Amino acid sequence: MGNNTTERAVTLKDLARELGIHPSTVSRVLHSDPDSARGAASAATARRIRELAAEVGYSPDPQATSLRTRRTQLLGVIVPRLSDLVLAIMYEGIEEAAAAIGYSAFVTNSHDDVAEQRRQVEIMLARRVDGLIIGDSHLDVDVLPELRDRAVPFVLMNRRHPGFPSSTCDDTRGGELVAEHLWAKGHRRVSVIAGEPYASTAVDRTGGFVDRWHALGGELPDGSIVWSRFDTQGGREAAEKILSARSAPTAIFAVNDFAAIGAMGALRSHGMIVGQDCAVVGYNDTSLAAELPIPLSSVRSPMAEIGRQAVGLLEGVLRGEAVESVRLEPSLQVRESSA
Amino acid sequence: MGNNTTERAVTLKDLARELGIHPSTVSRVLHSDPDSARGAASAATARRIRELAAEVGYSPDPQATSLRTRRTQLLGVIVPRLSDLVLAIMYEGIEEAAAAIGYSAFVTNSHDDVAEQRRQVEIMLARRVDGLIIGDSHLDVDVLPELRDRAVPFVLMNRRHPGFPSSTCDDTRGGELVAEHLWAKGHRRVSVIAGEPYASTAVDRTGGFVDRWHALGGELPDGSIVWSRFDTQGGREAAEKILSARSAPTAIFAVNDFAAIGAMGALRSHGMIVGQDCAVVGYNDTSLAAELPIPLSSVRSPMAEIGRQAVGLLEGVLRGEAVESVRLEPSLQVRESSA
DNA sequence: ACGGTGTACCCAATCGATTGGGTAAGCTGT
DNA sequence: ACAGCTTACCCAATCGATTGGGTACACCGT
Repeated sequence: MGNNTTERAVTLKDLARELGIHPSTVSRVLHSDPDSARGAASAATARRIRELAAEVGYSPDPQATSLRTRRTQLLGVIVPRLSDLVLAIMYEGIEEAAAAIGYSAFVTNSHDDVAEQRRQVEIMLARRVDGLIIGDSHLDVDVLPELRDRAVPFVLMNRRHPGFPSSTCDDTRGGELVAEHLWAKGHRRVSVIAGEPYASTAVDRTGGFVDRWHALGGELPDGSIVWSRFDTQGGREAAEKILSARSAPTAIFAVNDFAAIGAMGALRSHGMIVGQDCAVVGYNDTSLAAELPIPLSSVRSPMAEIGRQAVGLLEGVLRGEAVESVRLEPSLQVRESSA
Repeated sequence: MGNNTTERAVTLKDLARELGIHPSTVSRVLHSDPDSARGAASAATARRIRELAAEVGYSPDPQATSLRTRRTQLLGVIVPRLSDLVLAIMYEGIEEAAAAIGYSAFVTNSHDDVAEQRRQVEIMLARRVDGLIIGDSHLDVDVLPELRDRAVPFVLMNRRHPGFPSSTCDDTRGGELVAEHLWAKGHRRVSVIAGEPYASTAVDRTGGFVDRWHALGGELPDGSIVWSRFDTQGGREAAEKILSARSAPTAIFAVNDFAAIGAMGALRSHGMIVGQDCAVVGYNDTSLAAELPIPLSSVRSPMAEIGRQAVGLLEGVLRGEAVESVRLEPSLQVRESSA
């Protein structure tokens, strides 16, 4: 009866009225664990309260709760773009871990644009998120020191930045793995499609590769390292540049699977067969890599786990702890493209 | 001075105290457009208020606002998985359109699991979103009628469902385009990797193809249609099934680019050259398609626009209007894989 | 001088939940 | 019989913004 158009949600007061007791009693009971009643009510009353709450499907209004408790249980996530599979998977990890500790996550895309990044941070803060996970940190110019000064709780994800807590893959190690692999396979003339120079992922993967390569006695003449976008088209363009140089390399390391796929396309256009005329190794071991017509060797990074760990770190920061950055171990998956 | 650890945000009351006026006056001024002051204050006072607000960076607490106005300006989005590039791009469209009308969006993954879908809906409603965009609707069992009964404002995206407003691509038309193309190229023995039978996208694309194919005089013996997962691995498995049958087809239509990529892999394993021995056509024209080693023909669907339109529809629903489903036009991009 | 009409504000309730501080009744021990 | 404790509650302020309904004063025309 009286079930009108605008069906309002049940409130604490509704429950209290129904039971003839005070809202505060209801609140206290619902916040205590099922057997104790935190001294708020008799066992019988507590049961009546819980039964009614379950029956009518009471769920507390999070806006009202936030207002009073000054915590929104909201977490802001900023990524370059969610259409980058790598970030999308990390976000799945975030969502899962956040849900597990009673938080909800908000994502937005900054398109790796510094102005947009600032704007998104402000939007998140205006929404009163409890903390931020920043997935688009730039090594050069950055908002991070300012955020710290403003005492905003945040952690970095995927990309690190000196002096700030982050959850990342050990990208330097990843680069080293590739150098060791290609060297062992006998390659001596190699090129790197290095990604964007403002991203620590790109810099570390390339750096790890270069250092290890030199340590093994390898050479990397000028033009061996080509910075590029992370996507397929960027990889293709970079590969074109590499192939138009004097002597083609016998192997290419692309710091991203999608760039690697673009490179494979360019190689084919030049009449070269991937895995035979030129090896290709990617990074992240996305679900695509193993299933490509020519399966792609790739450095596997625990993407979902990076997201989960980011939530764990942020949790620590929110509790006021001093947290240590997490750096997860990569592993190399060798496939036909470099076998 | 007194800038302590927990830097509380500026409130209306703070502004009012600073200016020696009443909070309600400040509220009214800040809600009127810059020249009128809605009769709430003198031009001079209004200016003082606005200047102070700008100076201290006042931003209203959205939780408090929601509590009072009973609208959260929050929008829930449920997708099968954000790591599906197609959904990720639609979400980018949603985010953009939502921001433009002052809404923030929440996404979660249901993994196309019906129980999980219900759970996510409840979580969204518990968060008091103003409306839902559902991107994982199943043709068979579904929560939709129940949501309607509960008067929850929602619209569908990507997948349609009879009787509910949706923003989709005209998938039937997309299937037809492929049938026409393959028929014109002289193919007579074709197979379809049809996707998941509970998704309208899969059903419509396949249906459009089949009907048009028959209309053109083509035949589709048993086993020509293989239902599958939407991802690369699903496509590979489906293609294996197709290729192990009596006679291999001369063309394969996969209702998803990733499934098409998997199929290309399977073809290569069987020693067939894509585009020569067997044509392949995908769907969605994701950024990868054009850049693959063998560029993939694909039906282009306006993914971001589908997301934007979904927000537009939902806006209508929230205003209580009767909205019409949107069905956007696809177009075929022919490339080497079927040329 | 007086009714009328603005103008420029202020007051207080309200949204829903939380929480520090009561209090009355009943029981226990001595 | 009474101090002291426990049990089982209730009261009211509070978080920050919004909004229907005042009120006090100035000015205008007649």
